[in-house]
Amino acid sequence: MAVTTRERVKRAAVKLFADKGFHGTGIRDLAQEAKLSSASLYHYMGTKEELLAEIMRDSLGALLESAKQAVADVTDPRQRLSRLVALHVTTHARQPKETRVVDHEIGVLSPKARRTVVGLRDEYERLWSDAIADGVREGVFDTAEPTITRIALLEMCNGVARWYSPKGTLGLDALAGHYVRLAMRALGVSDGRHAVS
Amino acid sequence: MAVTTRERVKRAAVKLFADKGFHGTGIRDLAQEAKLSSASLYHYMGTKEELLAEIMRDSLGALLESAKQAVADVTDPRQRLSRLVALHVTTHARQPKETRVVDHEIGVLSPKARRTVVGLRDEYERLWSDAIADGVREGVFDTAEPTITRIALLEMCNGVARWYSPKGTLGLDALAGHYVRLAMRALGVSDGRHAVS
Amino acid sequence: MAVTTRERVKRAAVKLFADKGFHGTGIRDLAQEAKLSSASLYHYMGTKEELLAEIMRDSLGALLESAKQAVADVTDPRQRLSRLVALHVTTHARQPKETRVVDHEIGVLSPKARRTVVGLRDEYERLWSDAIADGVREGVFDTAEPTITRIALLEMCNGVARWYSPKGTLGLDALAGHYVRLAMRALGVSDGRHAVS
Amino acid sequence: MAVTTRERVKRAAVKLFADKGFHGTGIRDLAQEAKLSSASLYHYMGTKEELLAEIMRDSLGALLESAKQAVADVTDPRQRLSRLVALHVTTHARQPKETRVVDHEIGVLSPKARRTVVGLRDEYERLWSDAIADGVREGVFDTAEPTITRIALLEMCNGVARWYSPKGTLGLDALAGHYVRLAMRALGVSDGRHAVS
DNA sequence: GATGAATGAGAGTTCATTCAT
DNA sequence: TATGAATGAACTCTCATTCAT
Repeated sequence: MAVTTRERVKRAAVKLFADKGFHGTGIRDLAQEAKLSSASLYHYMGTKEELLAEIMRDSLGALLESAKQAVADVTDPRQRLSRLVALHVTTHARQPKETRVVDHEIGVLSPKARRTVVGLRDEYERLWSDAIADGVREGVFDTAEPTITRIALLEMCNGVARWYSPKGTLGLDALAGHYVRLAMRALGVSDGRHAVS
Repeated sequence: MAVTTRERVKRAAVKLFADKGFHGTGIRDLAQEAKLSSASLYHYMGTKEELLAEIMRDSLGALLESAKQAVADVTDPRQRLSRLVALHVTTHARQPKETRVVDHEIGVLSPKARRTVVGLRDEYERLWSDAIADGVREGVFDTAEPTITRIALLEMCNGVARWYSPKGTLGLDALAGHYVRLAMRALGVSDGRHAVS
Repeated sequence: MAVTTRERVKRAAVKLFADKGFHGTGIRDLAQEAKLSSASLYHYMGTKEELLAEIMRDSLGALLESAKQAVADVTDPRQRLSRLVALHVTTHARQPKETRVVDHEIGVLSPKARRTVVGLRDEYERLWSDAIADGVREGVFDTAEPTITRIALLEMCNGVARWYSPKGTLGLDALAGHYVRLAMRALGVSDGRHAVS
Repeated sequence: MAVTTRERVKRAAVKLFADKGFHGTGIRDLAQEAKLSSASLYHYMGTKEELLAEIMRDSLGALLESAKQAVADVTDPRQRLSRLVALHVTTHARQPKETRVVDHEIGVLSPKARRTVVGLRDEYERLWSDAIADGVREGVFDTAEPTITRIALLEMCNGVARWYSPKGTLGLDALAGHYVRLAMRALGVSDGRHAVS
């Protein structure tokens, strides 16, 4: 199935924004990577910043949808958080460039675009907050600072995008399993009491 | 005690590089922040990139020295790692801008400068690796993937620089304590068996 | 009666060239105004500059023809000049955009196209010159500098295209009458001695 | 006396804006004319549009001041208008480029800058309106449409900037005298009753 | 007849850096 | 020590125009 030029432009942008940063990436770099002239780029995008915003919305939006589905109808907070961790980690491992862009370049966006992206991020993080809060209320999680713990776990998982390589010995499942275990332990859950599925 | 102009330039750079990124910060921004003309800046720095490299070396170098001292003569791996976590967290909480620059802008450096900075970082992370490895060998830590665990914990702690505010209710000690507990749990150490000092 | 696409393009050009100037008008502006894609435009025009030249030739050519007819077989120089003034003023009032383009954008044309347009303009102005010269010779006009006077009167009349609105209280006939009177007076003709028809 | 670089930039702009129009003049043209690199231009100006606005304000402002002085303490409306015409004509003859820029490029300005320039122009034209209105009231001027007459006379005089050359046979005084006579006649004043001084 | 795609050239503007004073 | 002046290179983005479909 053919890839549209528009898609090629986006992928080029994701790659370069992730590797060199938004401000470190020039329009000509983008054009070269997408195999287009710099003038032609503008048939497929608005401004460079709009392109960035779109990439972020796409990436975060997709993660949010997957996360919602992953926790729908799951009642056990341990299972809910485990699934969120697993999804987060595998997403960051599979799409490290997209996620790095989302994590690093929010500050570049105009106030308006930023609001949208931050809105998506907040909605996503609320799934984590809810799972943790429910777990604490039900007594299956043990943490004195649920908010900080959530942030700490999120940052811990974000890191995957910066180092994981599919060429290494560790498969995606093993990777996700490891992070789930770390998270559960951090919340005071004994090993073996938090199967994902 | 007077602050040298040179120091003022560095602080300006740290602030702006942290807030807007290296590529997002112009020489004129720097000059304005340091209350100098852009030409005068060059009396106190080499190129913009050299300034960045220096900031990174300073920051990482100081952290490395502190870390070495913190673990010198400490034999218990739990105590060593706890101290490393506490130091890391408090450093990131106290100097969020410096640490953010170190964490985000390594890719900007020229190969030569990068080598130095990466060298420092590796030396620092080795303190963590050693503590974890020792703990595993001695049976006080439980983790199937020591390397990944180290990275995960480091990333978790790095995050502090992105959100901690001294104006909040949480003091530095409590903050550090919380992260130490998360780390110990992640390594399978039961609460209460890892006092820092 | 249907308007050809070609005519629509010209009208769009006249409007935009008059309002924003030739250089201030982009091909895309033109396309939007003519409700065509910018590529389609080129089915109905040569280059942008050729379009401008054509507009000018059309407008000036029509004025020249009307002027020739208006003074044909009229012997009294006062009547001839009066008719020229009236025609000039009503034309500028009715087609302010065309005339503004002609008056403002001559400098944009290539030498070749300019020569043609300037030729038309010269031929037109010669009708004025002749009428004034004849009037002076016959002693019905009084002016020490016929050439300057001609230019002054022409400029005076050109201005109509910049301010006249048909929505105001002044009708076209009254407008023309007023300018005829100004011109006649400037040439030393007493009021009432210069009926147009 | 040396001419400042800033002044050189302005003169270059006046020349090119007058000859090729604002949109027809590139920053690189400007730089070449001012014998500067295009980057250096920006030490002496804000944006290209701000440069235009400044030129217009300077030119119109100077004309307005001169005009105010010219009519101060003059009671006879004929004399006042004669002086205004003479000043206007000599100014347009001496500084044809400045005045052409003012007359042609107002539409290019941003709303804010336009407001200022139009304000100056209105204030200037009011001097004409007042003189004409006073003359009509006192019975020394005869015109059915004072407003239109004013506009017509202004446009007539503006034209001078488009054709007058100091190299021709006509001196400035004779030029001004001729236009004053045309204006007076247009207002129904018999020759010889309107000495300028 | 109509247009999406494409582009080299150029637009205005800012970049990091140097240097004479 | 301090800076105004200067610039080549680069920036993001738009230009008028062509062409395959």
